Amino acid sequence: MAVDTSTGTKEEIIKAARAEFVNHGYEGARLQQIADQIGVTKAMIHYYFNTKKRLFEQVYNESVEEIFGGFSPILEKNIPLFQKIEELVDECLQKAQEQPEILCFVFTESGRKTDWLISLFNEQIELNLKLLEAQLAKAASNYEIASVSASQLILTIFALCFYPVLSSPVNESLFKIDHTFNGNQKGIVLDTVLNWLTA
Amino acid sequence: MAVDTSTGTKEEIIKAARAEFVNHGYEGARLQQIADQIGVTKAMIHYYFNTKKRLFEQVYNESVEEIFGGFSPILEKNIPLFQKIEELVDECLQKAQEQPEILCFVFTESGRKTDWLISLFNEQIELNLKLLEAQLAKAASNYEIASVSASQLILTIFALCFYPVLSSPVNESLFKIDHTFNGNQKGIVLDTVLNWLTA
DNA sequence: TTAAAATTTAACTATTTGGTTAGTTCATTT
DNA sequence: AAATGAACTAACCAAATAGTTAAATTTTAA
Repeated sequence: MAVDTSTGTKEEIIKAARAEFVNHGYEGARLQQIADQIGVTKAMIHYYFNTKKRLFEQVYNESVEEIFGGFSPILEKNIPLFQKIEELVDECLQKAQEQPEILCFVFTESGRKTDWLISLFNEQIELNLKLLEAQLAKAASNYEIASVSASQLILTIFALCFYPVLSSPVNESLFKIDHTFNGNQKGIVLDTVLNWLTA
Repeated sequence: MAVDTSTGTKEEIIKAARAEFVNHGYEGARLQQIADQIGVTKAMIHYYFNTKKRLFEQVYNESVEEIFGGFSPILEKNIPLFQKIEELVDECLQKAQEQPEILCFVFTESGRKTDWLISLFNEQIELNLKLLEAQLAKAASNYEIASVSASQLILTIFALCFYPVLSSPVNESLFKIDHTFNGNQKGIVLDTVLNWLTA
C-alpha cells in the first residue's frame, strides 16, 4: 500500500534540467551539470529519459504550455471586449513577471535553425482568435473602436508585456538600468492599448 | 599595382561566422562548419582569430553596433520631439526589417548566463537619453503630452518594432501566420505611441 | 631573381561529452 | 528465504570538437 515509491528523482531531473536549459540553451546544456545539481549519476538521466533530445522536449513542451496555455480559456470566454483585453493583459503580465526565465527560454530556443527542433516547434499550442475577431469587428462597426485585427491586437499586447522581459539583459547595458518592472506596468500597457483602439 | 591584395579571407570568415552564430548560438556553432562554408581549413580561423571566443566577440560587437549604433545620433539631434520620435521609429523598423537575424542574435545571446559572456555584454553601447528626457519634460509641462519618461518611451517603441521580429518563430505556431511585416507597421507603431502620449 | 613575410594546409593532440554496460542495492513479492 | 524488478552507480567508449604545429605554398618587396 506504500505510495511514496521514490524520492521523485524524475521530477528533480526535470527541474534541474529546466534551469540548465534556461541558462545555457539546448546546445550549451550539460547532462553532467544537471546530474550533479541533484546529486545523481548522469546515467539516471538516460534511465528516465533516453536522450538529451527527449529531456529537452519534455522541458520545452512544459514551458510552452506554462507560458501560452492560459490564453485560450480567456479568448473563449463570453465576456465584454474590454474586460477580455484586461484579462489578457493580466495573464501576460503575470507570466512575464513570475516566469521571466521560462519566457526567454521559449522565445530563444524557438528561433534556432536546427532541423529536429523545427519540427518540434510546429506542433504547439494554437490560439483560436475567431471569437475575439468577431468582438472587435462588432465594436468597430459600432464605431466604439478603430478597426484592428485580433492578431494585431494580441501582437501589440504581447509586445508591450513580453518585450521588457526579453530585452532585460540588453537594457541593462543600453540604459544602465533594468526597466523590467517599473511600477505600474499594467497601467501603461492598458493606457497604450486602449488609447490606440479608441483614438 | 595589383590592388585586390587577398581574397579577403578574414572578412569571409566573419561573414560565415555571423551566419553560423546567428543560427546556432555560441555553443551550437561549429568552427568546422564556418570553415567549410567558405572552403578553407579550420586552422585559418585560428590564424586570424585565436579562439572561438575572440571570433564570437568580433561578430557580437559588430552586431550590437549594427543594431543600436544608429540611435545615438538621432537622440542627440536638435529637432522637434515628434519628428525625433518618427526618426527613432524609422530607425527601429529599418533594423527590424533589414536585419532580423542579427536582431534576434543579439537579444538571444545577451541572455546567456555564462560568466565570460556577461562581462562582454556590459561594455556596450549606452544610449544617452538626457536630451530626449528634457524634450519630453518640456512638452509635458506645456500639457502637449502626458508625463512619460524617456526610457519608458524608448522601451515602448522598441517593443512595438522589435517584438514582431523576436517572436516570429513563436507566432508561426501560435497564429499559423507570420505577422512580422503586415503592411503598414510604421503607421501602427506611430498611432499607438502618439495616441498614448497625447491621450 | 630571391629572400622574407604572409597565408594556407594537413595531420595531430587533448579534452569534452553524450551515451552504454555491467553490476549493486534494496524493497516487495512469493 | 529466495526471487524479482526497479532505482541507481562506477567505469568505460566512441564521436566530436577546439586548438596546435610544422611544413608547404603564395605574395610581397628588395
